[in-house]
Amino acid sequence: MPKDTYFNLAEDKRKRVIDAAIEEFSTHSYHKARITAIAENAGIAKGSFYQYFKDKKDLFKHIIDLTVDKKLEYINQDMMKNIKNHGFFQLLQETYLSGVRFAKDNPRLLAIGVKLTNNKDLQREVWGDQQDKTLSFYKQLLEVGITKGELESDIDIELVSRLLSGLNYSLIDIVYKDGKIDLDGLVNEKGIVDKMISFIENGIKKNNNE
Amino acid sequence: MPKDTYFNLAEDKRKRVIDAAIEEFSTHSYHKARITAIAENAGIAKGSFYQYFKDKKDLFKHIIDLTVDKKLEYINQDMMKNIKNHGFFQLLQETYLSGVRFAKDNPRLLAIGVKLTNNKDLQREVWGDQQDKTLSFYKQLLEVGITKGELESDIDIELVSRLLSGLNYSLIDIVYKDGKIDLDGLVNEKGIVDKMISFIENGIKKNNNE
Amino acid sequence: MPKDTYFNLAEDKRKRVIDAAIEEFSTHSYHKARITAIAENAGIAKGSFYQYFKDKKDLFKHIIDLTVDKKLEYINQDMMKNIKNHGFFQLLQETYLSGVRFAKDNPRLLAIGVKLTNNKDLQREVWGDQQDKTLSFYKQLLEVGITKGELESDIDIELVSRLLSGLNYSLIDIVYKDGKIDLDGLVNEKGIVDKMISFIENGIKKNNNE
Amino acid sequence: MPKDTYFNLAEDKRKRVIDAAIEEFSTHSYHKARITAIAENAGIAKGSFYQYFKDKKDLFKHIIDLTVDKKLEYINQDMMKNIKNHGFFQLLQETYLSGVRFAKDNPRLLAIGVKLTNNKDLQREVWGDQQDKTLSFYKQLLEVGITKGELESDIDIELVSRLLSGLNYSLIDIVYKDGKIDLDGLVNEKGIVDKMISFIENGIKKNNNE
DNA sequence: CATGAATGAGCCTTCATTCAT
DNA sequence: CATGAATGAAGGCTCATTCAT
Repeated sequence: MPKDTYFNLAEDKRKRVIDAAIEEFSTHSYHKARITAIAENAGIAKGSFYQYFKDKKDLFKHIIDLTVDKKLEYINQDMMKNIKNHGFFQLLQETYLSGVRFAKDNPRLLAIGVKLTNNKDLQREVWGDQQDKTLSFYKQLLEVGITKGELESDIDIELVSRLLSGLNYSLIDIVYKDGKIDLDGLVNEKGIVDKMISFIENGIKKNNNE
Repeated sequence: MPKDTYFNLAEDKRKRVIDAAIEEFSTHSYHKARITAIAENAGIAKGSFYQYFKDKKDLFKHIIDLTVDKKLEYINQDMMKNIKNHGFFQLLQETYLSGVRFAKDNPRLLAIGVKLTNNKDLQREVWGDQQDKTLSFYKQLLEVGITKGELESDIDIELVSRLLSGLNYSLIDIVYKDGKIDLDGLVNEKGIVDKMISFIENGIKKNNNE
Repeated sequence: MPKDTYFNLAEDKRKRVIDAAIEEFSTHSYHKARITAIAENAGIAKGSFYQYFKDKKDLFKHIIDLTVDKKLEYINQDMMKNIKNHGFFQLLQETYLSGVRFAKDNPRLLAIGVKLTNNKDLQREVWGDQQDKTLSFYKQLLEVGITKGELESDIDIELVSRLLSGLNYSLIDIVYKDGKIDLDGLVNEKGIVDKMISFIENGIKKNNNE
Repeated sequence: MPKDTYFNLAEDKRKRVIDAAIEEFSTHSYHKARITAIAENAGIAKGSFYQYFKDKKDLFKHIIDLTVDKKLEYINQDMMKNIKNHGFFQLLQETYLSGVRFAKDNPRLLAIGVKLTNNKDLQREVWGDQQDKTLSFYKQLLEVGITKGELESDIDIELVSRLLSGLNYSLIDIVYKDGKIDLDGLVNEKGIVDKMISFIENGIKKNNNE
């Protein structure tokens, strides 16, 4: 949690600090990221940095918080608040699409998130149980889907929720590479998402009855 | 490539070095891994380390090579050499199962591999184009499956190959956490793999015809 | 080029750093010179050193720059700017004398300069083409001398310029040894320089016409 | 002084060691020269090196001894043994020419000698009073020359002997650069030496009586 | 005598953090 | 609240020399 001095800062300066931090953390691992560089790029004194944040981790956590906030903005809140009024695959599609939109608009935040994924220790310190929340969300979706008769009733919710979460990662990975759009041979994001949904709906086995 | 001195080393000492290295690299990122710690844990002088390896990267590459060799031992070579004689889902199941077995037996090597995934620069230096090879493998599997009429002919091979690769990662991630078995609520590996194969075959949508 | 922090340093501290550096570089080759020793003798932390200079070479270049500046102070600028108004041997004498005065006042800088002479690679990095400038200076002097009829017109300018430059080194070498005055059996600098000039003017062959 | 084991070595192996040492010392400063490299290039074990020589310095001194021996081979012994039967300038020319011939035939030994010149501490340890011997030689030459009436009787022998020695260095420096012949614009060695002798005989002042 | 593995002191450099002004 | 100089722990790496076989 940043210090009070940070929140009392002029909007402009606070933005410069955040911008510099995002730039540094998105291009370097947590440990290789240098607060010296951040201070320089933000145009503040190195000492000032420690007036705003307790230490490097304090800043990083703050950046992650901002990232989570930003991510939430991309989720269709109306839809999510009324899960029961929508079909399972519609909700899943919207979930995936919101992730793609976020990634497209915030490539640097995406890069930071991906890096965090690869550092379990840090993730535990910073995220706590965020991952569990994500899984819970998918589980909830699945349960409703089953209840409404949209999904096979004998699926393993624990497993499938993890697969859906994993597929979301894959999707992001496919659509964006190193912060750059990468749609070689893939029509467009919407098309990809649709195909993924279809994959999840029906699998890939040839249905001989057709 | 380690120096000759390394290969001339007594079996016992070489093992200690490798063990210490695997321990260090599996618990620290490449950059945070300390050769000082490796030397200490292996019971050799720091200077000796540099008689065996050119530098830190030389050792790391060697560990990766060992990992790749180990991984190959888990793949059913007979089956893979006669792809056309087996069904697509059978091959996929075997592929996934071999990964699970490797992970179960070599949790530390798995951890190193996962870390490498998160460091694209290092990966490029060490792996070259191994990732592409993996994708090519899945593509080949898919093509044969379509030809043989096992799979829907209109699937997007490029996309699905990436999904299958991603699901493999998810699988490993589900079964093992931080090098520790994690089968809470999940019957067993075989069961999980079977369920995943089923997921990929048929999807999760309720088939009302049944 | 030292960093800004260096130039912002208190006069006193900057002097201590430079003094320690000159002491170290004048008594050790560039590669044997230890920045650890310099930091210790300057009474600063090793880390502080790197706040002032990028690296060892940065410091060394700075010392060389200071040496060049100091050397220039000893040259009679009025005389050199009006080469044509003075006799060749008068100019040569002044050139040699300025070198002697510099060496006498700055024996440690002299030692550094001599060491640099022996490390061609370093010299190239630090000096660029300074050596050529020195030769050009002597050549210019010789050409003017010939034009004015003071010198034999058939001398090999290329060769003689190198000899004059070499004699200058010899002179410095004679007058100062390891930073200590060494006038054993030699009256005084002025006397030596006069004798050298005479040597260059007339040679040492007995003139039987006299 | 090398150990007895060294002198008992097979001619061939001893030669390989010396060759490797000369190669290393001629291309690196004494401190940067690596005995590891010497052992490798000589095709001997590093441990063997220490069976032949006490340490690095022991080897270096030996190389210098060999260099001095080699240098002596180039001096016209007959002429030097009968100094009194030859003219001063004839002897000086021969002295200089022998130096040029040595340099031409042994560029690597020359390089080692030049490096040694730049390391006074090492020079003292290795050469002891060799430099004094050189100066004594020139002094003797000068004294005989004066006695025989060839030279001006009022020259400062101490000074001139050093100048003649210095000019010899200049000559070598002019003729050979970095172990490579460098006669740009200079007719040939003999021509240069003749011009230098002329320079020493008559100086460069225009003689108006001519 | 040959061998080559083992050693460890020591070097340069980096960087998060502190602290006096 | 701003500043930026000061700090020092720590890391990777080099190499002459020793020593057991």
